[in-house]
Amino acid sequence: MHAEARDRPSILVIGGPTASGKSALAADAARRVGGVVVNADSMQLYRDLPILTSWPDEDLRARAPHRLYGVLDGAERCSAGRWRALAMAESEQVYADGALPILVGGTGFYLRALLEGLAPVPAIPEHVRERARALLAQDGSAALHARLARRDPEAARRLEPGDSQRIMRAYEVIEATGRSLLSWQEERHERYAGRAAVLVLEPPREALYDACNARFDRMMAAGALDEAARLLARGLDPGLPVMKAVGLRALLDHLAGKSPLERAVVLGRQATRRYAKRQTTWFRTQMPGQARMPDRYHAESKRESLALVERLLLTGTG
RNA sequence: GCCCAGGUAGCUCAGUUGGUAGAGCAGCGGACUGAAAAUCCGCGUGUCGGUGGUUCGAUUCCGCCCCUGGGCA
Repeated sequence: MHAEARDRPSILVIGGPTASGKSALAADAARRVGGVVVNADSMQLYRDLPILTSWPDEDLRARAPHRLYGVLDGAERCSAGRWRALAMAESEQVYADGALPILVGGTGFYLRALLEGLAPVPAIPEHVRERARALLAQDGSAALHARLARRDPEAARRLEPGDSQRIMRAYEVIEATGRSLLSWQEERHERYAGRAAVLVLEPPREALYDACNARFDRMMAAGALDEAARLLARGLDPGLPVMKAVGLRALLDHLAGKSPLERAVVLGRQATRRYAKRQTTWFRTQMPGQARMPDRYHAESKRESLALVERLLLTGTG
């Protein structure tokens, strides 16, 4: 039985932890089915750290067109909402051109925002965000939590006093809109309108960690330290998202003379492993019910993974 | 060979005036609604080097042995 074309997925989403081989799978799948790879990674959006944020290499880029890599300057701040808008626009254009948008990246939060939508909170004015940041810097997270508790007790109750980032968000929302973030979240989210095929890579832990270590070593060999030094020279606000790239802290500390290079490498590998663990948990618990590939994408699993992708595209399910 | 100081969690160490032990780091698990490569939360059984002895009871006191530093020869 043939599925009608209109029932087939209009996008393919590929998620999974760092070093799971997502980028290679996306490029190969794109070449096979006539797709365009669209970045869904919060760090690969910035142009400052192509090595340290592991952009697809030339070989991968030669296999299919790639979009949304390095489109923002490190001085900018992206957000799930902003990425969603960018990714939707790209996907629509790709689809209109008769190709399949393949969204790939490790930022599960972005992927979920695209698929499930976000609460329709209006954009928060910059001066409100500025003030929240200043309050946090000045008084600390617990104090901001206490302040939030006065304005929005219910939201505060759900947050740990140390959870600075979420506390700030809740505070900004109540300040700017006069309404609790919780109340906004009850509103209807704008879900992805079309049909999406979703595949999550779930490699076994040991193989994943080996790949993480190898990945960081590869970055070092490719000149990650120089790249970090160039970013440092820009003198950007250390609170900017790009300054939080995995492994960057270790390299900057080394450049500042705080630790020997070997130590920086150990810490960089460790940061990569911890990140991969967080992602694994996220994809398992926050994006349930999707097709799973219990392996990295590599030479031995290539055939099986691509077959899985084709099945997904035909039927919409794994 | 002799003297001294140590051997306690994966690592660095604390501690128990005798009642079978706890910090930091590492590691592990989890949360996640616009900074998400972010931000948080939780988790500590380990022959207290081995073996005899004293004791109701020894990781703690005593003897011997082993190991690691340092010193003297």
